[in-house]
Amino acid sequence: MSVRTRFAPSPTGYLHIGGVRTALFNWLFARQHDGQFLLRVDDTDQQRNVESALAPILHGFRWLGLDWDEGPEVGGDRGPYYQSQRSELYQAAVEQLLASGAAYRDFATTEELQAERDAAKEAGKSFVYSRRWAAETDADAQRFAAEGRAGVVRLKMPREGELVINDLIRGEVRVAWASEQDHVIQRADGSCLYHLATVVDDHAMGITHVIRAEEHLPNTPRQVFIMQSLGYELPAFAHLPYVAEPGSKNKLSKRKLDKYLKNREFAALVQHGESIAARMNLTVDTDVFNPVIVDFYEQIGFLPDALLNYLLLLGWSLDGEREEFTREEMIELFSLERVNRAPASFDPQKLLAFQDRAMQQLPAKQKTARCVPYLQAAGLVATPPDCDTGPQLTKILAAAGDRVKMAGDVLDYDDFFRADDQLQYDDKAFEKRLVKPPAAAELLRKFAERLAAVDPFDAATVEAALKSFVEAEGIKIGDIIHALRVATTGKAVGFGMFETLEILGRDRAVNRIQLALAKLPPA
RNA sequence: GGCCCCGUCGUCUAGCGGUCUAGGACUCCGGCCUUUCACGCCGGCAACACGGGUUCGAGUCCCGUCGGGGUCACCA
Repeated sequence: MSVRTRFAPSPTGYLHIGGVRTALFNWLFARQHDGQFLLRVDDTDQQRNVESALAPILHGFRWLGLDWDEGPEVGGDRGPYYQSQRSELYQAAVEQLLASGAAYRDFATTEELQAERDAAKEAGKSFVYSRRWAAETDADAQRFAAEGRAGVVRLKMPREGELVINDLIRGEVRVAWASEQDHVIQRADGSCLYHLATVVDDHAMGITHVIRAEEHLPNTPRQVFIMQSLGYELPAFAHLPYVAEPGSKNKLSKRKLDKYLKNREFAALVQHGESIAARMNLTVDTDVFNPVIVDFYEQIGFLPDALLNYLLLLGWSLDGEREEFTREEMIELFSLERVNRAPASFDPQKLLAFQDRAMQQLPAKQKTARCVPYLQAAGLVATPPDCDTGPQLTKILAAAGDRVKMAGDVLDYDDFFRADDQLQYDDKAFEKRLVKPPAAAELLRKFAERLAAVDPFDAATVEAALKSFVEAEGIKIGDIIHALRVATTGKAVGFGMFETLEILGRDRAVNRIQLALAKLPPA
């Protein structure tokens, strides 16, 4: 039998990083076994705008390259893949459960139930529903209904014995049936609840391995009860630990951004992202522009493979030594047996390290292609790009090397794409390197003259020219190079000065020096 | 509080009774390189929660304690 796994997001409007890891493990497991990975939309609850709330999630999956064999937009022969469109199946299951006595109609009001709960608490005992308002017969049901009561359908859970779950990650988990409640599976309005729906769908869709986050572990007994009552074969279960907050063991949550911002590394990541967004004149929706949400990484130019590689290691390891895996290697080497049982904290720094490494290994051509859209978004490059943009950018990226850690970082080199008279100067650097040193202006003026005669105008020749200039003037290289950098790029930092000048070209370099000198206050 | 899960450096982890004076990675701290920044290189700090067993021998097995977390809906 072919392996079939699924990821069942509810349409929330964003893709959570923890969810992606769960999806990744499901995907890897399915791919490794030449099985199918499906996406199913768990929208049994509310939903208007399911489409718009689902779009970002599907977009995230596509960006990451986690393809699904069946599900929204791709179809499949076990559809529909939206739970809101599968009510008849649930209804049939409810009726079967009712008929076999595994479920009953219950007419208790919320208040009555609460009273029982309170009483149990008062008595220091755990709550066990009396089933007082359970309708054993149709006549009972009619009588209750006549009283104006609304009926729901509850599971008639066993109250003796225990359930043993053989979890692929956790091993044997034993739960006493007595600790379970008679969970509601169908509301008074006829709509069905998640537990019923997920079980019915997993069965109907032929899911063989339920790989999900551990917060579902406590839900498993009731689901197993439904499966058994319906005569379904049980799938294999694998409960993954959840992804925890940076530096804590609490579950990572989208809503606690403010709290995470107090974490230095996390805050640094956010700021880095914000600075990139700002340079693209992008007004960010702080609700989504958040390292807990996958979209964040796409926006600032992360490599999907780097994110995936990091996430893979968050809870799984091959041997404790090897950390880099290509997609193919992940598929080949992944195993549920080696998934850790304890929750793992999300570490922005380590994620960055993976991204950094992946970016360094990215072929120049691809790097260029990934950076172009950022320059376009910032209005620095035309759409489509002029024909000299590509070669120019490739040179810049080669010179920048590993300074460009994510595609959005290319905006650090915006000065190459601005007209000379549009250069923006870092005020502090301008002051420190050009205004303050008494000799700076004169040195720059003299060197500009030398520069105008350099031929060929390449890094090596420019370097030789500067070295001989420095020698002739009897100064240290540091006495002029900083001023030169600020004058030609407007910035205090950047990659190699000689590469910078070569890329700029003679005319622009000289022109920029003149413009900077002109901005200087009269001596 | 009930039920369940978990517990090796700050973080991610290796370790499946002896090869562990506990290994790797990220971070951090020194040093080197150097025109700034980044990279790189060299070196360093840093952990088996605790207590009992079992055993010739325990990070590794068992029990307990403590600690952390998840979950207890007519949410998913």
